[in-house]
Amino acid sequence: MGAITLDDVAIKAGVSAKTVSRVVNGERSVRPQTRERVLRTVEQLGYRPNLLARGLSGSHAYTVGLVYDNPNAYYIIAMQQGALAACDDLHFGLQMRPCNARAATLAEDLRDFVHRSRLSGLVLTTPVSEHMVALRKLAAFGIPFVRILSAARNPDDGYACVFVDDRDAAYAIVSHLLQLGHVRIGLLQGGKHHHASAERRKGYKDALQHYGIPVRKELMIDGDYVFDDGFRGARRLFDLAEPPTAIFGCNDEIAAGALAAAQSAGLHVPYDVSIAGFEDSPFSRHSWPPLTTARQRADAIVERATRMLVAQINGNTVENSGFTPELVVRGSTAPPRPKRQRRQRQ
Amino acid sequence: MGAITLDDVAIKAGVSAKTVSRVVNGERSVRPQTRERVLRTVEQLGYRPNLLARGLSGSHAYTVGLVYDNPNAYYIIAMQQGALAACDDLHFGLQMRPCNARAATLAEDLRDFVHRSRLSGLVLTTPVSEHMVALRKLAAFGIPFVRILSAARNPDDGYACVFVDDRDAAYAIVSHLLQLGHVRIGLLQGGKHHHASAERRKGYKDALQHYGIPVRKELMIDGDYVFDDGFRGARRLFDLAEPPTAIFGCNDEIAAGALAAAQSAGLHVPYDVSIAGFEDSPFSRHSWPPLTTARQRADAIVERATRMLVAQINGNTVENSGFTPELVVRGSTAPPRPKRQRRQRQ
DNA sequence: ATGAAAGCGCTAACAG
DNA sequence: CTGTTAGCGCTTTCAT
Repeated sequence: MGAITLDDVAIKAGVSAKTVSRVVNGERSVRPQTRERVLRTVEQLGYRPNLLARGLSGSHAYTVGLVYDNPNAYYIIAMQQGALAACDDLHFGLQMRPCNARAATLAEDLRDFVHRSRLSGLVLTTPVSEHMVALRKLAAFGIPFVRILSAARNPDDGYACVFVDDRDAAYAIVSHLLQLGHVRIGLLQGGKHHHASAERRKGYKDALQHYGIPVRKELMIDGDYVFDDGFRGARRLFDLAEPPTAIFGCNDEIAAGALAAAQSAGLHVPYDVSIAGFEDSPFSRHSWPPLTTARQRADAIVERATRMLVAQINGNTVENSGFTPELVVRGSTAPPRPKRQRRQRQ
Repeated sequence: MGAITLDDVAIKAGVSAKTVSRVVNGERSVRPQTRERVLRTVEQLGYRPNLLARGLSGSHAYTVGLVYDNPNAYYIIAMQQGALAACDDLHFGLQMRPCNARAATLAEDLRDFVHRSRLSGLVLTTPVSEHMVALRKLAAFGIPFVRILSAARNPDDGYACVFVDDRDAAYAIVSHLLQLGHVRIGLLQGGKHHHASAERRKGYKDALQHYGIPVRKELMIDGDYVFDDGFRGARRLFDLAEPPTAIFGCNDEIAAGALAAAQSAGLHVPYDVSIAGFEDSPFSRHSWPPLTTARQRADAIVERATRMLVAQINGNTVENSGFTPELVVRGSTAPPRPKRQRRQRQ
């Protein structure tokens, strides 16, 4: 009925419980012969360690928490997969934790979360990872964490992180549009409280400047990382006296909204207007035409962060490391049409 | 540093640990006056019960597992949200568990999962929930579970479930197309090992028969619940000597593929061809035109299943109950064009 | 209505 | 290299 315990194995193998514990946890100090015998007994009995007991007894529960405040389902799943890949490999458990990054008690909430389950540490994703006040408190609480954040270079602020160069990736996307011959390029921005938004805007501006194109305010539309804002923002761009010939949506959901807006306005993508996204979510592949975008390996990023966290928990120091999303060119971007040929809006 | 324990509260409040335990767990047998004092101390100290200790000590860990084998990210997130809503409300924990429904050791894997964390029970989603052999084993292991499955009526097989009437919903979708005047309606099917696939096909056939339209083999295309199969399947339909004027994709991802295929073939949706999906995933809202679909409240369904499970764990018997996804009409479906007017394929 | 004692299954800290 | 002794923080069981 109940599960097999350490003692069951110990008795059957004729050793102490502690020895079984040592073998199961891969400690070195066990004679190969003994280890062999224990392992066989474990196999034979189908013993599986009880995670609760281990966690309660030990100094931590061999489980990490993945903290997020993000409306994007794909992103969450991708992160979960990456974290799971690392956790499965390292024999750690995983707890997913949606939270409110703007709550005044953020750090205290997270501390309670950690204490309740004796979590070993936290992987913090944006925008939680950008909340410096909370980070300082967590550090003061003695809770290990690794951040994932948007930055062009290693922040080197004493807190471990994996940094993603959104700026460079945005630069690459806009450069791609410029190289195709676009000059008027609209920018549909995402929420201001994500640091990534500023980085992506910076990449956009840098690219324009590098090509000697003036940055125009009317081509930069505010919004959030959602479809509807992409739709509305694109319509505003189309309504300009001189509309852009290309649009950079700051994530794929925004770009999908822009694509829908174009189609609803009778514009043909990419012939009448080019559209690029950011993220490489399934959205970008499942539209027609498929979206040019920047491949952001959320799973790989989170997997690395999780491995860093575990290393840190095990007392190993780890260097921060960076990712740069890579440009993926698909059908939604093409050279602009010469003006006189452009089809009239309906 | 460390968290506050039951004993801390007990000492401060001048009662025994057991009394604090009783108060925290909402047991009746405590004098209101005592309860009040304990509650105040809990508040004051910011005490949060340690879930590991509770789980280890008690007969189960007040945590349920949500088991899935499903490639669809939106679906998983929706389910997770529903389960979380129930768990938060009932003060239960949640463990997400991807698994391989075709593994020979499925039941044993799940048993190990339950034992390792002393889970209180499992919510099983399709297709795991349809694996009768595994279900019988789980029952024999004494593991409580609630299934979510596709069925037109209560299976009443002794195992608790929430059943979703895919057949009726598919019937409603195809009826909608028929009422618009469509006669040749293509069906893009999903994977055969999902019982829902058979149900949806049945709904399709029933609707046609009810309207006296013969069921044609060449209009029914096999595939899986993925974009690419929707794309390919739709192209095969368009290539028929007499292509359908409407297509029912068995989920939104398939329908999105069909939509892309139509657009890539220069067909205008819905004027040249109507397309309907199933699921009401964000896909269906984020395409252009947005997709007619059947709203399947995965979150609500899983929330109900989770509540049923907890009730069952607490020793209360619960009736099985059903959901029927409801038709959502959007821009992707319209009456067929009279034949002579239909635009030539490019 | 409340408390005392005895674990849950494991690991930490110390022996040997 | 291996074993012993104490707990981890809570709930169970049985008293009172």
